[in-house]
Amino acid sequence: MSVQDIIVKLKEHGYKITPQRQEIVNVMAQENRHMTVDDIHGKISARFPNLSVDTVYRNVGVLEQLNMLDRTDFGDGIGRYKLVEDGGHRHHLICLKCGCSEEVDFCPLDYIDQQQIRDKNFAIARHNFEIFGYCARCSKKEE
Amino acid sequence: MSVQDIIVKLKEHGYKITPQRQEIVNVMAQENRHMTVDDIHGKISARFPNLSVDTVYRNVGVLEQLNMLDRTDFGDGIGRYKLVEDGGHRHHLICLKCGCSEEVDFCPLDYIDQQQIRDKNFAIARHNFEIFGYCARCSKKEE
DNA sequence: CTCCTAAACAGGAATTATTCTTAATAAACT
DNA sequence: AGTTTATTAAGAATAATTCCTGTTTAGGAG
Repeated sequence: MSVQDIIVKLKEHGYKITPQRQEIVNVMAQENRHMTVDDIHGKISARFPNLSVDTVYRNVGVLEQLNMLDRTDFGDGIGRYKLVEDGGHRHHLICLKCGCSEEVDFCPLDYIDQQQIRDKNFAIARHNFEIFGYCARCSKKEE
Repeated sequence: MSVQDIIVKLKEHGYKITPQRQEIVNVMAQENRHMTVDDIHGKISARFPNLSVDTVYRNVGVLEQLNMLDRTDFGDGIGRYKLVEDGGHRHHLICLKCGCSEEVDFCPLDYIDQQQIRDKNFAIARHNFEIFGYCARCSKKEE
């Protein structure tokens, strides 16, 4: 999803485009990896010294609600955010060391037996699927 | 995994069996659902008024390390724990309302194209796969 | 262009899950 | 029974996230 598309979608939903919001989207599009709120805030506050963390939280919240951003937990309870890719829903290989992520062209819901879920009368709302490990660069360093 | 098996495995790894540890395992086996530390602590402190939350954290930590317990995040950054089922690794349908969970007989790693991951030189350490939604009972209540 | 209003903001306080510290306790082995 | 070492309780410390309040501003209307 391009920065432009995101801005358009925000406007469509009645959100104002502030410099802070714009910059948060810019940085996330540029970095294109799972970032903590602190990561995002750090990147931006170099240039905008008084961006509040609350603003970052508020904005990732908005982006998440509009399905333009995924929240992931590496297992430590800290939220990590990444803009969704073009074409919607994707899953990722996530490096536990550097936090980089690569798309993987696979969604388990396409393979699971949907019937067994319907049989249980379970109404699916959403799902998580993340594969954690070490990317090529970081595995090298470990050796 | 039965309570007995868990106790044996703890002993094998040199952990002592204290009443607190025993009781935490009992409650989790009995409830058999994703519980927060607060849930667990609440259940037990009725009978053991001075169980500290730290003890609960410490013990779920131990159980997690020995792969006898899964930590899951419903999306709010709060850890939820559940003993793993007999036969090892499983995935779950998790009710966002009541926290109950049902096993689903499917692991995405059995279906994903492993070659594409090897090609990226990515070393898999672990993975998450959870399906969130509303169980039969809770969907009824929503209507 | 100027005015108006709702949304967004900064700053800091409050909240809350989790971890840490320390001294006391107790499991398990000899 | 005595010793060792892990474990515990209690509360303080830490840190992510949310809340509060007063101020600013984006974007539409006149």
